[in-house]
Amino acid sequence: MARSQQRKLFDEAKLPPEDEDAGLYAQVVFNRPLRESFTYAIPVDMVGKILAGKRVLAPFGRGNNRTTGFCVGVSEEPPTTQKLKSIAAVLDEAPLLTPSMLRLTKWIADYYACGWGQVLDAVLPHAVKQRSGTRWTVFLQPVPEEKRPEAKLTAKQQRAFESLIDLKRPATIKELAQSARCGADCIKALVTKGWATSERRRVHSRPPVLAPIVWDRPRALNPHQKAAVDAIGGAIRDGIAKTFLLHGVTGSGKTEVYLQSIAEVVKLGRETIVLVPEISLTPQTIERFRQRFDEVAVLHSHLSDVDRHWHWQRIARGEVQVVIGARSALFAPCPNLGLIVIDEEHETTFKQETTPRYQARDVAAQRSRLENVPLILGSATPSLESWLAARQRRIELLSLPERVENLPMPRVTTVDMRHEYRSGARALSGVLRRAVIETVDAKGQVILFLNRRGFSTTILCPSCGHVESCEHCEISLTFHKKLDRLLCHFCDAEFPVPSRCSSCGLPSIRYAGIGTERLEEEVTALFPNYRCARMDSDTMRSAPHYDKVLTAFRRGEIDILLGTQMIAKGLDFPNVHLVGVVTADTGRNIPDFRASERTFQLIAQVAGRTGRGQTPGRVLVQTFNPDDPAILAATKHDYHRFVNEEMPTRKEFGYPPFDSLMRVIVRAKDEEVARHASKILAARFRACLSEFPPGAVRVLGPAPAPVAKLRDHYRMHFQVHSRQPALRQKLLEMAIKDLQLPGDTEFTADVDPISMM
DNA sequence: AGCACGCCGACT
DNA sequence: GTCGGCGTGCTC
Repeated sequence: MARSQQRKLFDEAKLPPEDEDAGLYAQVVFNRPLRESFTYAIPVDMVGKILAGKRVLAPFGRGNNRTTGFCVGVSEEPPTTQKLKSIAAVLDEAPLLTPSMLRLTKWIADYYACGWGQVLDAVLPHAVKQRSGTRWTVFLQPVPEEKRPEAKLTAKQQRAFESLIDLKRPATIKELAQSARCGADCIKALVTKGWATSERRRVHSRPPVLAPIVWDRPRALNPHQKAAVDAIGGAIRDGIAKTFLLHGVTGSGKTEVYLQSIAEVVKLGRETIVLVPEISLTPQTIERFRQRFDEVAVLHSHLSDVDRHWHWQRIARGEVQVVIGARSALFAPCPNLGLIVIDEEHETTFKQETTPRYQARDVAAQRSRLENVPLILGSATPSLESWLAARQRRIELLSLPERVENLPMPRVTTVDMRHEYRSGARALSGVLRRAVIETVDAKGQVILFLNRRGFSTTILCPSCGHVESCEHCEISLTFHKKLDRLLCHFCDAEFPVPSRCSSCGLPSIRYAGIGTERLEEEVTALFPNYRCARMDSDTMRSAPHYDKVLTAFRRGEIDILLGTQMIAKGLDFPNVHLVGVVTADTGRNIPDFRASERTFQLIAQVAGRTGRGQTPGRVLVQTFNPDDPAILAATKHDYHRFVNEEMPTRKEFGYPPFDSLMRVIVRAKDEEVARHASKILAARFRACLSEFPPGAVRVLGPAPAPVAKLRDHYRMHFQVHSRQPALRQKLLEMAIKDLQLPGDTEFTADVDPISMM
């Protein structure tokens, strides 16, 4: 530290601090997997400028490299530590995080066992950190009359000064020069002569332009909807952190309940965050909100950095009434939050699969508690977690048992493919083929759903049984015909199409398993006169193309829309009279305790895409397991039946929603090293178990992960079950304290995992 | 995580 | 001697 600065610090210390925030020490966290925060001295010239929620640059580590960190607090108490370094620079003019957001991110770091700095870094959009689309601009303000100096102004300068006064707000050099028809020097002279003060501010260079809107009025509610809006409205007005589970079959008008609840929030001058799964973030969904409220900000993944930053700033200033977006929109910087809505709350995309591995539903509940606002969880097929919470009265259940306008539920029939298969290995059964013809001939539209992209999903040798798999992962490769390549859907590696078996060398290779690419080929061959479009992540590389296909489908320019997940959720087309589920069995064989839940939800969601107009809809579900309880319950639209069958199994095996789960994954390039390290780690967890009541926490495993090799790393995993999440947390902390695993291994703890792969 | 330190083997 | 390979331990 320079001597002059030391002296300044000494002089300054005698003076009382000017305001409460003028602490001399800052707590800083970094984007590292560290549990601690670090205390730094604040240089005199930065006292008052360093505030909780701003980013700082600080020397960190043995090399004292300048590292970006987040100030999470300032204090006047000197720290007990001997080592103390000083902050090098402040990076933000204003805090990027409110005290409430700091508390929320701290909770996430503790609950999901990662660094606070990692959470803070993940929660702020890149565009905000980079301040995309903003520039430093100089603003001038006139000096008040009594303080103006002696120095005389020239005629031009006088004119410029008058226009500055007329503006009655800080003005830029450029606009003053324009209005006074003079050069920039003439304006700068106002400052040098002391007639105006200048100030540098960061401003957006170009605000995005929004398309005009057609307004819509609130719709009449049925008694169930009314009861829901009343209950939610009460909690909004009282400002209480209450969670509601809005359980309504597809087409029961959940969105109208959200909209009218949000209207209550808007009346109070507060903001609402609406979370929807990324694939439901369609122009259609967005329009419904924009048609009711003046200020809606939509946070898509396709937003440019400039637009994203601009929206973020507007939200932070409280200028936005409703924020709609996928998972990360939960961290929108709303200054006066009034309500959080999570639509399709059961969707697995609300769980982030990279650090911080948070579940948006649970983080939303935490934000709701911290800010005293209600939370609405909406779904036709609620997650078992939410359902149990409602049953135990931890959250309030609101049911919408009827479809609006009393539309009937679509008729769902299973097609037993065990019988169909004898007539040749085609994607579409005779029943489904006939149904497609009947529907299109009657001027109706068809959706065909298949949850696998590509042409063939298995490339195998009929003589030796070898299945072509990825070099880097233990995953079978998918043949993509248009690309003429084999693709790994886990690591995106590409391989040439083999002319002979890579194991035994025989040239007869079988392409088995049907993907959407092959389905499209079959459909166009079967129905050459029907107009067909495919929607999956291969054909929908760009957002405009996606909108184009959906618009064409809406206009009736497409008869058959086929695709993956993308077409399963949220779409609302009244003319869809038939939905075909090409196979309901994908995912049935994966080793995941939620497999049944996924199957049930998927069929129920896809079925909801039809029967939204006057004609009753029809759904055909092709399956090799027509007696599967989840499939049977879904065909009967019977959520309760599904729950009553699934809950006892979960309870018996100690799975969620009864036990809270943590999955620990150990990775290494060498298979033996991974196996060994996972054993050591699991043993450490078990060694700590004596500290807990017997049976309160259980450790299961280790075993190879279902995807045993991924991106050249062998993977082992084990599970920690507990009725009380706090105990599981404690165990993790104890087990990884002073942990030393072989250098070439890595491990991750996934709290409340959603994928067991 | 990221990075400096240090302790080994292979080289001018 | 010293360059650099990677394990290992710490970060206010």
